[in-house]
Amino acid sequence: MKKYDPKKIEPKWQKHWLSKKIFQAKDKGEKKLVLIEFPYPSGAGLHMGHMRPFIAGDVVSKYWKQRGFDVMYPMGWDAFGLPAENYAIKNKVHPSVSTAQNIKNAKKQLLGWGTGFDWSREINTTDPDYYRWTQKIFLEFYKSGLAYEKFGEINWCPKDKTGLANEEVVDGKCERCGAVVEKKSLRQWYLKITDYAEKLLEGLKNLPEWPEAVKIQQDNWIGKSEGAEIDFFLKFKNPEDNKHRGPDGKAAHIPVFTTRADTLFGVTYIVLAPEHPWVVLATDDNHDVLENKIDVKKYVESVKGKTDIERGSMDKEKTGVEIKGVKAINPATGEEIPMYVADYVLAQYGTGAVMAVPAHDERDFEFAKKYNLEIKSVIAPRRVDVRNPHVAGKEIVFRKGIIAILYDRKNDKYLQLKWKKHPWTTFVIGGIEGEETPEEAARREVHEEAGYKNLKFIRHIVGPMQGEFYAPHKNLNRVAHSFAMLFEINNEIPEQISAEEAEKHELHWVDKKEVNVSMNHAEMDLILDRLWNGDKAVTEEGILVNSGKYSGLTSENARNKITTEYGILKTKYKLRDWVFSRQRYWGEPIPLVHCDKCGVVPVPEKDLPVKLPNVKNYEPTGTGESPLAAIDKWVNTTCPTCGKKGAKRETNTMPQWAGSSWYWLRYMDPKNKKEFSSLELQKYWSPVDLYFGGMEHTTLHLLYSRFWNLMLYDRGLVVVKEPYKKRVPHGIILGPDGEKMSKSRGNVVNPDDIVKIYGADTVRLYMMFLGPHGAQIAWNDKGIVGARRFLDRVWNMQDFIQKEETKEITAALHKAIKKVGEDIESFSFNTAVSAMMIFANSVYEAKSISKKSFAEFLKLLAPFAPHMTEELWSVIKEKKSIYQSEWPTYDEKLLVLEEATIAVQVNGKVRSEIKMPQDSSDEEVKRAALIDPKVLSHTEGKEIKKVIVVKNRLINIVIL
RNA sequence: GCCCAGAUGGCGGAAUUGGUAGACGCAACAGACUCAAAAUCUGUCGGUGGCAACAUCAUGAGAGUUCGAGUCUCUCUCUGGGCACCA
Repeated sequence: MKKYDPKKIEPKWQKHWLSKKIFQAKDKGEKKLVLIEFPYPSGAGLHMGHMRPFIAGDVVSKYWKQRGFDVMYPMGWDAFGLPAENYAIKNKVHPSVSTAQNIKNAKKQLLGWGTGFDWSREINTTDPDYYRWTQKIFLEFYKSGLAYEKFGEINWCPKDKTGLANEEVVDGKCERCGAVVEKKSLRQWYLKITDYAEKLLEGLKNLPEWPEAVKIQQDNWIGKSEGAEIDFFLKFKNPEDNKHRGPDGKAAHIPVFTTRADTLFGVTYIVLAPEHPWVVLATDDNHDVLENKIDVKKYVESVKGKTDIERGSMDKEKTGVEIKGVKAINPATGEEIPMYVADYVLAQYGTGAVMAVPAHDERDFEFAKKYNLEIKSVIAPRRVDVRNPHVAGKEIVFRKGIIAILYDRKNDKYLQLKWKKHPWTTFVIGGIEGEETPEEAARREVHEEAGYKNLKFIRHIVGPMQGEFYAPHKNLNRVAHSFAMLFEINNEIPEQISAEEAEKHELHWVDKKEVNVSMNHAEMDLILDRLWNGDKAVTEEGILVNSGKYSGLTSENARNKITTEYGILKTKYKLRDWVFSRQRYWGEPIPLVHCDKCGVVPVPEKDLPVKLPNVKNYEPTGTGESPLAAIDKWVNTTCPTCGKKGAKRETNTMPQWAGSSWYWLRYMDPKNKKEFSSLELQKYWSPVDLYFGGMEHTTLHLLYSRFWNLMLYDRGLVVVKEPYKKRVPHGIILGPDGEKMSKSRGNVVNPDDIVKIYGADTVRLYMMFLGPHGAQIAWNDKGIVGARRFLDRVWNMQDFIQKEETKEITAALHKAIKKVGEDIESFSFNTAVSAMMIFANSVYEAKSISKKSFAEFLKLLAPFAPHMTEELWSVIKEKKSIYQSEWPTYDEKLLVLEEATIAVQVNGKVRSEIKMPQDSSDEEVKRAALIDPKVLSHTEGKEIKKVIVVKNRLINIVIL
């Protein structure tokens, strides 16, 4: 027997599989399409982060092939992108040349890993034969009215010198290069993904095999919320200005969007975004309706051009300016309320204007505090005393009350009352009588109960709150609205309190940390939070107060009624339209022509592809123009419609994400010259059965490609609504230091270096053994020798081949067949590997295995270690490829041993073990367990209360 | 701040979904082989006490449900990921 030498056998089988087309899909039979996100062919080659998911996909594909499916595991190149272009600028090599070189290298790597990709379907997004279809699909968007041109402020990466989509901005920085994203006003092409917001959301519900985390993340990104759009009419100081009517016949008004229409009576001002059209209009040269037009204008200017980071962070103090000379009318109360312009309101969301409810919205609260605006509570948070709830049938009596918190600054203590007849500790509490204000009532109660007269009012704590409880001493159900306030005493010597009051409770001055302990109020959470942390908005829902006829309703109930009475129901999404043009060279040209006479004209399909011109200079201009704009020969063309000369090509290119938004469809029909993918082949291959990919693409590629697919589906060009049946995210591989692998950190591990030392099979096996597929794992090569040792042992198993084998080996094999199959199906590759190790260990112990069993075991190992298993397969004189053999089956009967080992517990603690025939009855097990000496030592002289038997596993004897 | 995921030996990680915690691998230690080393093979390997049988503690912390909890419930701490003035 030769020694196991991966260097010799691996290249041999790699060539063999390629030449015999072992892994080419046949377009017939029962299909499985396994997709892995195709890589960008960078100059540095493929790294560990690629290898692990690629191998995972390879394992599943090979396994399915052995199960007899027509498996397609395709590969291609997402080759447009900035690195190639930047490299070109630096080294004066055309991007297509360096890309071709990189692809060649990457492909060599993949082959060296023993992967079974179907190379007959290889695609490359930068190939004109591919991107002609990307351009054609863009034109489908254009024809559906889903691609439009707009001048507006967009995200701009100053380093990459190009516009960015919303999805490409992470924490205010460029997703690719990390530069702080700026704002720039540019002419851009957009794709109307917002038209598909609802469909994209709906589609998620029909993807049972997607991980919840992925669906939730997309759901949040789309950000649907339902609310009311309510008009606030304006009243100008100058009566003449109030006479104007808009095109809709209505007087001047500002529509606002809110999800909390129930708080309408608490609106004390409204706020417009600086970019709001009304603000733009009111401050332009043709209008003069404001008293402080210059101030407003100045503020708007100061905000303009700020990055999201400068403008956005929540910890930044809010700024704004009142718009003077005009008031808004609260439609519910009729009150005239001030108008502000402030950049905490986003122009892009809702209507770009909000109704401010400082009492019930944290942001409005913060702003109102700063500018001294009215804060009006209209929602009473509801607190039901669960230990003392309403008793059915008893009268419900309403009252208003106060909670007065007295603070003694000198001694740093708070006053609490200990009730003598009830197990209560409270602050000073009492009712509000007649026309009293809460503060007056509080002062009166404090005087009566504690004798203090000269209180200093510090602040409102919280209120009203609605407490609901049963009052046993009065035999009635209470609904109490209470107001909590903080007072200080000033070295005052309290007056003697009445005997009657003294009879009720004792007074105690206590430290901050002693406050509360047994307060009989469900509202304490709110009171203490505000007392220690300061005043805040009450954002939770509750019962309406101070809201006219709606007072007393629940928030939910009132919201529906107020929405219908004062506004209209509206649905809004956080999702924004996709900024689709880029000001760079190395991308798909957008196939449109601008003609003076005809406007924007699509390039006719017969003229596609619009090829990228071959030029010497790719430098981005940084002005917002693509480098293509400088190439007159390419830009100037004739109008496809009127034939007139002097028409100009669109010079922007498409983003990175274009080519990958439909690539799986091309794999199905890669050579088609007439269509991007025939419906016939799509019907066979769609949907993608399994899609491996990174979490980081959840709101980028994964969302974009669902959008493209839905559009194509609506136009009858694609056969399924959702392209990917099952999505499997993989964890990223970190460097040995537990940090993300990156050149700058110097912790990048090159997979090919490891392959050179141990062989591809060992690395494949180890990558799968390293940990669960979904987890992010730090690479360490300490354990890799274990994988190699295992393969050596398998190789040496040839020595143990004999005519006969023991029953135990047969049982162990069948156990492994079951486990490995199930684990591959559930992507638990690490435990599949361990199951094979366990089997190998038992063969080593028995030192014998039949040739048949050895062959079966090789099949199990084949998806993980293709070269070695193929080699051993040929050594034992099998003629066809191991992948043309059938996956082994197991016999359920052989899995079960004759004897079951049953754990015996006493009171849940394992005390002994007994061996019983399989499926012994509960009675038999009980009898055997109770006479076990170890058990007896625990049960002797004790009464047995209960016995629980779990078949073939365990018995628990419960004693007193 | 909100949403999602997670926390198990010296390390990577298992645990039939509520039923013997620590499978499998790495590292470590001991032994065999060897002149010796490497490789290989055979054992030991969570903590504490004990020669041992065994006892006892132990799955981020604390409570709870249960005959029985790594697994379920609640509270908290920490780590990773996503979103973040979205009204």
